[in-house]
Amino acid sequence: MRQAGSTSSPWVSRRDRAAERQSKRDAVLRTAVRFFNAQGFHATSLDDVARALSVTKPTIYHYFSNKDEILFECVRLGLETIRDATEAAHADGGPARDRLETFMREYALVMTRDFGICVTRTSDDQLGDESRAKFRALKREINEGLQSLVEEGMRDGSLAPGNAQVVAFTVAGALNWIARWYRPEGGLSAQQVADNTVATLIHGLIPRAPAS
Amino acid sequence: MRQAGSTSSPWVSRRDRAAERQSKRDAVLRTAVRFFNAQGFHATSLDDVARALSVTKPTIYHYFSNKDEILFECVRLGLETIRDATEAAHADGGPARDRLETFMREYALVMTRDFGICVTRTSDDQLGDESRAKFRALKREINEGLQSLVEEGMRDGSLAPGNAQVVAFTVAGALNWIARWYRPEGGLSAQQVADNTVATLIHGLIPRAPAS
DNA sequence: ACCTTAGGTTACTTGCGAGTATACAGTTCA
DNA sequence: TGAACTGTATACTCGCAAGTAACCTAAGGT
Repeated sequence: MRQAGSTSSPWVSRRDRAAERQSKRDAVLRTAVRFFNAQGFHATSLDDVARALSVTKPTIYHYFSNKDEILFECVRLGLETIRDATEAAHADGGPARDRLETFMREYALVMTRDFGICVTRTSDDQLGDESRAKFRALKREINEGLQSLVEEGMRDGSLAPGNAQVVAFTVAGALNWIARWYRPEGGLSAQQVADNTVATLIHGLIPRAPAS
Repeated sequence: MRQAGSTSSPWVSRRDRAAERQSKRDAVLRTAVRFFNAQGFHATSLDDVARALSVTKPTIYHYFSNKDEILFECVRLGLETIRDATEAAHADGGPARDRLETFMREYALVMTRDFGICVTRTSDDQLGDESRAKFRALKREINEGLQSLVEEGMRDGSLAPGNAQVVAFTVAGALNWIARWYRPEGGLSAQQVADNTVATLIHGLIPRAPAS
C-alpha cells in the first residue's frame, strides 16, 4: 500500500484515507470475483478470500457488511458497464443497426472480463431480497434497452422484421454465453470472439449475397 | 400410487416392484428439479423436497445416495435428450443446414422444460467430482456434435463460412438462454419461441432478399 | 501526553442442512 | 409361523462457514 496520493509526502492522510479505503474495497472485490467465477459463490468462503489477500475474515467485514453485498457489488460493476453502453447506444445518432452492433460488441467484451463473467454466473436466488431486486432491475433495464434498440431497427428497416423480444433474448443469450466458454488462454482474443459472435448474429448462419 | 402394472390384479408385487420404485424415484426427481429451478440448488433442502412429497428426508435417501446424485440425475435427463437429438441429426441424410435446424428446434424445446432448464442453471461447481466429470463429458459431447454439424454445413456450402467453434457457441448460448427467460404463462408457446429463435439464428438480424 | 478512531487480530457463537442410527410396520416367501 | 426384506419415520450427529465479540495497536488531532 502506501501508494501515496496526488503529492508524494509522508503526510498521507487527509483526503487520501478515503481513497485508500476504496482501493482496499476494490481489492476485495477483484479477489472475490475471481473465486466466485472459479468455484462458485456458495463454494467460496470469505476465509478463502481473506487468505488470498493475506488478511482475516473480520477485516473483510470492515469493508462490507455481509457476503451478499460483496456479490452484489461484483455484479453491479459488470452490469453498470453494460448499462452505460446501452445508454450510449441510444444517445448516438445513425441507423439503429449500427448502434446495436456497437453495443453488442461492447457487451461481448464485458463478458470476457471478470465482473461480466460474474453477472452471468450469478442467479438471483443467491442474493438477498434487496440486492436481488436491484439486480433484477438492472438486468431488466439492460434488456429493455436492447429490445427497444431492436424495435427501432425493425421500424427503420435496418433490421429484419420479427419478434423483437425473442430477438433481444437471442442476442443476449449468445453474448452472455461467452462468459461461460471464453478462456483467454485459448486461441482467440477477446476482440476476435466479440467480432465473430456479433458477425454471426448480424448475418445469420446461412450464406448471403456479398452486398449487405 | 397403487397404479398397478400390466395386469390389474391385487397381487401387485413381482416385477412391478421395480417399476413402482422407479416411479417413486422419478417423482423425487420431478419435484426436486422444480425446486432447483425455482430456488436454486443450494437454497433447496432435501427437507423441502420431502415435504412437498409428503414424506421425510430418510425416505429420499432410500432412493438416492446423496443430494448430488439427485442433481446429476436431473441434468442427465435433460442432457441425454439433447444428445440423442444430436445423434439423430448426424444419422439423418440431407443437407447439414436442414439437420442443424431440426436439431436446434429440438434443443430449444428441451430448454423450455424442467430438466432442460435445470441443465443451464447448474454450474459444475455444484456437483461432486465424479458427477462433474460426467456432466462435463455430456456437455462436451453435445457441443462437439453441434460444432461438427456446423463444420459440415460450412464445408457443403449450406452454411456461411466462419469460425465453427464460435458459431457453435453462439447457437448454444442463444438456445440455452431460453431456459432463463421463457415462461409458459407468457404470450408465446414453447413452439413459437423455438421457431422464432431458430429463425433469428438462421437468418441473422439484418434484412435479406426473399429467396433463401 | 492523551483520547479517539481506523484497521486489524484471535477466538468465539450459531444455525442450517446434509447425512445417519435406529426402530418399526407390512409383505413375501420358506 | 417366522425370517428377511422393503419402505418409512423419529430423532439424532456433525461440520462448515457466516457473522460477532472483544481486544490490540498505531497513528492523528489537540
